[in-house]
Amino acid sequence: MARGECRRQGWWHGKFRDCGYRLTLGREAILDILSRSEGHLSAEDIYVKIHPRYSNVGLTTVYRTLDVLSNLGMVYKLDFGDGRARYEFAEGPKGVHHHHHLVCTQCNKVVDYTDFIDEEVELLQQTEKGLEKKYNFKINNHIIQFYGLCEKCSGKK
Amino acid sequence: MARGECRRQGWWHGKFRDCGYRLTLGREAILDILSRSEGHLSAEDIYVKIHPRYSNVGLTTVYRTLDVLSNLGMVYKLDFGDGRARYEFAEGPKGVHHHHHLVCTQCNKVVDYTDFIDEEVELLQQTEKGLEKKYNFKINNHIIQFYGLCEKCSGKK
DNA sequence: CTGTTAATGAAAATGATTTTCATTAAATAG
DNA sequence: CTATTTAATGAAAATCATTTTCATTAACAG
Repeated sequence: MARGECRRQGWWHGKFRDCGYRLTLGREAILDILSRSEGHLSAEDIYVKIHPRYSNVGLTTVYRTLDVLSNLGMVYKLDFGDGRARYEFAEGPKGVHHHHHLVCTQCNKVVDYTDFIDEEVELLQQTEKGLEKKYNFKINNHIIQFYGLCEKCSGKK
Repeated sequence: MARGECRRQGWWHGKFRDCGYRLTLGREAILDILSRSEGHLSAEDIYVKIHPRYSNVGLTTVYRTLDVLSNLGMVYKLDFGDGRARYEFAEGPKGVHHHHHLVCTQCNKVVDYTDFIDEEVELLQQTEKGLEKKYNFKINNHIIQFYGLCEKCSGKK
């Protein structure tokens, strides 16, 4: 089998192995769900989605795997203020659209927006550079989120 | 007593009353601590600070009061990813410096920075306006946070 | 195939926050 | 000022997401 041909195993196997992690059925399943779902899954969401097919994968493993993935930078751990963490696949090899979030504080609806992203990212990069220098930080990540009321909840007032 | 002379009661009494809340000793104490402390207190931090003088104010009341203040917009509820909420006095009548946060993911140190704030705020306002229109949201708030390793933790690698 | 050790599941533990409920005390009417 | 109404409170119990413990299983190197 020529290089780059191991399609059936998913592109992440390499990265995973390189970091000294074993490839298990549970991890495979979790990565698979995450890579195929559109964002914002909680640990339990993932557990529920996986369970029918992989009934032997427990919630504990989901939490542990998400922690690993988050540390590897393959997954973003998000907080929308509803008391449970949400997880979002970071980027596939194809380069997934970068986006930020707009959260309704009433019904917890979340909008992924890409509008203005270019300007935001540009400013962020500058700011990042400045902060790194001034405060001697090695910055790995950032969040921008807007909070408010969505159309529905705003009307209910 | 002439209008505007009730200094001893703190400037927030008006706002508080207007919203139909009663003025209690506990709330007074919590507001007082918050307004005089430099940011990032957890509910328990506040409870501990208050306890010596107001030993009859319980942790439950601290949580309840923070919730009220947060809804009134007098306090920001922050999440730095360490599993407990932090609270920060929003703005006194004098207009407190607006700032954002830089968080060390290792030791949880938080830097309040005001550098680049003007550019950030300007961009944010534009973005906000655009998002409100496009997604029909009424935006009340935003967060920007950078995550990384502080000088110390970066060295420990 | 076999041994080493990371990964796992189930159950228990943790810990921040919330709820319950009987009691207390602000605000307000008299 | 006193009585009345009802929001606010404390203590203890409940909740609930996440983590830990520990005995068992299974990746993978040799």
